[in-house]
Amino acid sequence: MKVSAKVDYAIQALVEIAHATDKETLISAEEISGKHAIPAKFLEGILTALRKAGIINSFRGPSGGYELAKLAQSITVADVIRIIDGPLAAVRGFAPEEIDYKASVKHVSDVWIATRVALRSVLERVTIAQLQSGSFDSVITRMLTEKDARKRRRTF
Amino acid sequence: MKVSAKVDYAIQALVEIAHATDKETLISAEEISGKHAIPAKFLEGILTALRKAGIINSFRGPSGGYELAKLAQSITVADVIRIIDGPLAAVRGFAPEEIDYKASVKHVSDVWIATRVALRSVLERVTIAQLQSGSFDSVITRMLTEKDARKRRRTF
DNA sequence: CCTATTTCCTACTATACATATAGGGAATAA
DNA sequence: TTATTCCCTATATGTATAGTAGGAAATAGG
Repeated sequence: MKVSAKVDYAIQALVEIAHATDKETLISAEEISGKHAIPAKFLEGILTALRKAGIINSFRGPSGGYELAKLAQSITVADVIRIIDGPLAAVRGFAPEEIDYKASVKHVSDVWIATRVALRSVLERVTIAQLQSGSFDSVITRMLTEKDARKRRRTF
Repeated sequence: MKVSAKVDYAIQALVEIAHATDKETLISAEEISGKHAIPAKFLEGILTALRKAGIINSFRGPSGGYELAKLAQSITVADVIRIIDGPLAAVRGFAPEEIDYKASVKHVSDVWIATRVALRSVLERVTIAQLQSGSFDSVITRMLTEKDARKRRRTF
């Protein structure tokens, strides 16, 4: 269950683009790349994917750059993951309900279904606008203030 | 955010071993492998990891095989994932709180923290015993009966 | 028109990880 | 003694991840 570098970079880039769009300016890939230590050419590829998906606009030439194509509050983290990495949750490359378990282990699918529900409940709820401001809704806030939310578990 | 074949196989194997242990018998790797279409030698490696972690016992020779080393209700899906694949949630290979985001995107870490909380809330709660019986607690049951729990979203 | 800037496009590489497979050694029950 | 079963090391193969390289196309400003 890991978040790829690509997705993490895409989210950071979008938050940065959102800031620029608020100021009614464009921001270049190079500026984002330099500011957040993201490999320049790697970032280019990510931004191309986001543009093709229609969530940012791009303009070439001097004073060119990127802007959001939609409102920051209408872009969720789940949208970005699906654009960049595909489905939120996959088991052996399949959707949870596509796997046919034998009778004796048939309930195993339920834990993967529940996992997907849990992921959606966070990732479809958090928007780029919330990541800009840091003001999340009550569901997320409650999660973040849970006792060990910011502590690692032992690795076994 | 994907569940590896290894983890899925490990969970199935454990549920099957739990059934055998209930009947006070051992079950061989070959029997599990055959019944659930898991590559035999691949499964062996998985079972070795589970044994080294102390959640199953093994016995060699004819009538040898595996049994649970702990109660099925004390083994969680999170335990198995951590044994087989490492940490539940990693961002670019790091724990969420290990990444230092620049000021303008500092809240990004919160969405990964919340994601980890969400994953824990399912994976540390579901046990092998529950996967055997299919009787989950109210939290999981509620998730499984949510409107679109078993439906895929469009892939964007 | 010229130039510098910036996105756009195609291709390539390097490494790690996931998913296995092969072959035989060690223990053990009958 | 033999068949069975786990145990251990090594190898293979494909895919995904993360990144690089080079240049073409658009465009703003002088």
